[in-house]
Amino acid sequence: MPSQPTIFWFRKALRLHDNPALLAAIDGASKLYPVFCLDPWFVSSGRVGNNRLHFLLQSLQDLDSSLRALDSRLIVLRGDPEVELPRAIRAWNAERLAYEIDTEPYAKIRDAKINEMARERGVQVVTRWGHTLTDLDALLKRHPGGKPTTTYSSFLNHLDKQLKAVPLAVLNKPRQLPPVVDADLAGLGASAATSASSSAAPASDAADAFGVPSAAALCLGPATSGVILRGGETEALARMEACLSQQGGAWVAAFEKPSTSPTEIDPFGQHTRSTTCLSPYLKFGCLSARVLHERVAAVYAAHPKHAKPPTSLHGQVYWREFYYACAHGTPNYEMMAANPICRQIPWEDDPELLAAWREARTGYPWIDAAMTQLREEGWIHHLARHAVACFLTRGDLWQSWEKGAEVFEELLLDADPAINRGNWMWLSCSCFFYQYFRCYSPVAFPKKYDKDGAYVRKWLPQLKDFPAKYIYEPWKAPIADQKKANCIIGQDYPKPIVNHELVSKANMDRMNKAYAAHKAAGGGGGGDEGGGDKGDEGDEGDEGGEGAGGGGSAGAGKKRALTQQKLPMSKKVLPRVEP
DNA sequence: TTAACTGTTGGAAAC
DNA sequence: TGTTTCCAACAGTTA
Repeated sequence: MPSQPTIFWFRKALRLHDNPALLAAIDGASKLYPVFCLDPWFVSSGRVGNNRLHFLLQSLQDLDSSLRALDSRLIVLRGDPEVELPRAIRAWNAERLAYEIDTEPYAKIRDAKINEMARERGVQVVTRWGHTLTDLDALLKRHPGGKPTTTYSSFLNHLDKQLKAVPLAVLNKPRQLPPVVDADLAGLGASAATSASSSAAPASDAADAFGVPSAAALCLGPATSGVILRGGETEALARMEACLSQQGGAWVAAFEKPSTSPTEIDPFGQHTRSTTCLSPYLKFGCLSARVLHERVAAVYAAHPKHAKPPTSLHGQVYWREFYYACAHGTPNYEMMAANPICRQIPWEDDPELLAAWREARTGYPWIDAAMTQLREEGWIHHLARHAVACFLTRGDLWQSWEKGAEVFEELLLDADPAINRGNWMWLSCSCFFYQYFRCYSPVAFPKKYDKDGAYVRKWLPQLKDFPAKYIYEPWKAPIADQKKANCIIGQDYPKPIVNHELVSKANMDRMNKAYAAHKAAGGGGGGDEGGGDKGDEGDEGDEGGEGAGGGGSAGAGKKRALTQQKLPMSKKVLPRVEP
């Protein structure tokens, strides 16, 4: 193979281990330029919250260090890839561009444009799969009609066949890379650096113009104090090892997702960990999902009585693959309208209710505590995600799952559209799961895990002295108890914005009607009638401000609660619409 | 074609 | 403290 100047474009896969695209780039490269584009679409759009941007910068720092240990370095280009990559190609006379395939909707459009740009310049584009266990195109070809399935068990059959045909093969990290020298950077000139998205960036010397910027240089606010997950491949591998070695592997072997606790006080701790907390590392590709799968398989081999999918740790990796395949093969997956797998449900659009949910002032301590942890730490347990998602959508507030998904995508460290949107559809009974009569209670559910409310007391300190009896429904506490706890409901903590017992029943009626309408319309595709005529074009692997409830919202909340309560209650009085 | 089966993680009551 | 049963009844897959 001829030796060619090659650009390797890091996007996800912020790692050296098990990186097929990187190894393909190195193979046959006379020079190798490892670049990362700080794309303003992500960085200065408000789409990505502070905590995740900090996590990204930490991951880039770690990657840069690892590359420097191999005589290379990371070259950070600040700007739109469609501008920066052609500039770099010209400056370096690059003949090849290599990157890992990314199936997110934005990435697909971006990469199609980049591929076209490269074609026009005669630059060879080299791509590899690596973010998922499998080549998703090949996996989808094994599905009947090439269409994604929406059931996990059926998906596992297809995945099993694909893995038998193409067994997982984890790759070693490169031993050496062609060096990057200062002259290479000089060739890029100052133009790229001055196109930095942040005009307020402090002056930096020439050597640093392509370095990983500090948070200050990007005008990022500080990470919220509670954030203790540090980004990067090094940390990812250390955390994975810590999980694997816990109890000599017995912990991994016995792991069953539904029995982990959403009210863990120290979820990131070494010995109290209820889940792996590896999801942010998988999201950015600091950790290879295939390596995680292989290492867990080795533990299973030594523990014959290990857990099985869907609840096992392997099961979690397969859920990730499931959502990725579904997202990759479904048009408009990330939205309701024109999404063929998504039930069309007439959600209401009430900014007040959405804001109360987002800002942790629903008056339900379990919900508000979880939303506070989400904002503070950028992570909440999978079951806490279920609870707040159900509450926002079909359970209580009847707001669109898309609105909730946007909030998660801003705040979660592990925000991943395929998984996040899939789980939102699941919880809102829009796809994958349809038993809408099973509804999370914001009172009963947390009691199963945390009878005394330690989790609520941590995240909502104004409730810390409340009696355990009322910790999940403080409005029921006698005023004497409220005074004793120094927390008057309606002043120091909001009254509930809705009556769960009433609205959840009313909402089941609404779901019943929406499902009946779906059936009457022919059952199959969503989006055939409603809304968007425009249309083409998409989170858990847990393993994916205002903080607590200010006052002043009680009045509006009460008014809202009354209007909600006027909805028809009993499905018995509502005739079912049969086809 | 129809019917049975299955579905990662509900709640409340009964034991 | 933990397991079983009912509640009222969904859709996608499979036999």
